[in-house]
Amino acid sequence: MTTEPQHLLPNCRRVGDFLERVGDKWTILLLMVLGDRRMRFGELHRAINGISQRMLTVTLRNLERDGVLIRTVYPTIPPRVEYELSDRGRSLKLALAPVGKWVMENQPSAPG
Amino acid sequence: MTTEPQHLLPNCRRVGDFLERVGDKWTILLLMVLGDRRMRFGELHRAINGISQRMLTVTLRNLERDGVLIRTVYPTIPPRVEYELSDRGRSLKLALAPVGKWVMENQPSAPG
DNA sequence: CCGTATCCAGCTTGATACTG
DNA sequence: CAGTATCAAGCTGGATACGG
Repeated sequence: MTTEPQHLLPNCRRVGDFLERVGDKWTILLLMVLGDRRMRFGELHRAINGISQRMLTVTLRNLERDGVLIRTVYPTIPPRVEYELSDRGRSLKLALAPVGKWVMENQPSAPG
Repeated sequence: MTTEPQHLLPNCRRVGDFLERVGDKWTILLLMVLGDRRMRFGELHRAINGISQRMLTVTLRNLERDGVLIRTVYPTIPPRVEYELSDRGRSLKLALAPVGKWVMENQPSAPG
């Protein structure tokens, strides 16, 4: 056996890849803002200051693909689309809590 | 007032920024490989297949700056440099464990 | 042995304009 | 209202060469 269990590598990749997605510019903020109620696209757009429509769409689609949130389209005119956390999304927020706590306790706040 | 508590934003940024660093291509892998013993630069370089010297240096320096690992230089010839997790680094690994578990249970493995 | 310096390709993000 | 299309700028990571 080497010092490096080979089976750990793909697992680390999976975790790293996911953290990379969740660590992008908007995902954490979006998860926090979404909270525990359904929200519409425009509502999220206003709540997350500075995000472009494009990046909001991309971020939402990524989270939907990961099964973290549920997208519901109402075929009305004008259209209405609502987003909410899935059970999986809620368990993700729970899993992220210790990391958030660690960051608050161990990382300095940004300068300025 | 908006629906968005203003004080949450900087905190989300701190967490998001940190996750972005820790979610880069090599950090998680490095944390796993480093484990609980001191390792030399070349040893890490061999253990993490495919990383360049440059990226190993950059990743190590970032973790050092975050207080996650300790770098010890022995001014011998040839030089010897050892890296080890700090207490803070060990607490980080503990905090990351639930996220790792979540990923294993909720994210499909990469295709191929 | 343990790095640093330089250069470059590709990816990520944002601005802007447009649409059912 | 809730997006999509297009384009440009900046950043990230990797290859390569060199240094104490």
